[in-house]
Amino acid sequence: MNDVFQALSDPTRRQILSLLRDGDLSAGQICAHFDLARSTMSGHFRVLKHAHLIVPERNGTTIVYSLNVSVLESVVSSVMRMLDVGEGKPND
Amino acid sequence: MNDVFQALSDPTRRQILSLLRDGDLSAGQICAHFDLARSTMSGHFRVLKHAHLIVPERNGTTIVYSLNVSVLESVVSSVMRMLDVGEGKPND
DNA sequence: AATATATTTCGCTAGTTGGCGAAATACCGA
DNA sequence: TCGGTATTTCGCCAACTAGCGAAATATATT
Repeated sequence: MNDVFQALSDPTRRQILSLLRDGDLSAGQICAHFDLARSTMSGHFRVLKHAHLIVPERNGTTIVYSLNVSVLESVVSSVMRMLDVGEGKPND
Repeated sequence: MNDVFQALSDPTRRQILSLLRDGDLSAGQICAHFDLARSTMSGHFRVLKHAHLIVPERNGTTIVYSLNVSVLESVVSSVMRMLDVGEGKPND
């Protein structure tokens, strides 16, 4: 859960997740949305993968990333637990 | 919103928010829950205040912190927007 | 095997962060 | 005004982070 919040603390990474919300994208397609070096973007992918927020899948020479919805759901639970009483799921 | 996610990225700060969920506490009372120097804790308070996640109020010589629920609610909205479709409020 | 394309890994640098103790500030009571 | 308690601010340091370009890796095509 700590790695997840850490991953969410960077605006570029949050924007990557927002892009992925509308459908899977290859690394290159994601890079096209940002004015950053590919190596820099790859670093962001690494952080997001480590937090299990995105999942890679090879498709020939390209790697397609997809959003892992369940981890984001647990973020919502976690913040809701700071707010009021939880809404069921026993995590964090 | 960026400062908010940044503030949430540290486990000590998230724990402070959780403590405050059960009621307001003075800076000293919060410090008592952690094995960190007061100056270090004060730094965490500063980050949380800057993100408007906590609100200070002087009470004589002590400062009582309370949780700002609305900011946490907007975090939930923000993450939900990455997940599915939003649930109304137009923020982020 | 050689080339081309997509992506990641490898130093490197500049800036940020979290930790500390010591000093400064703010308020109260004698 | 002096002392005491609560909290913050001020250097300082070690560790981490985001950025880059160049080199390495992986896969497909010819």
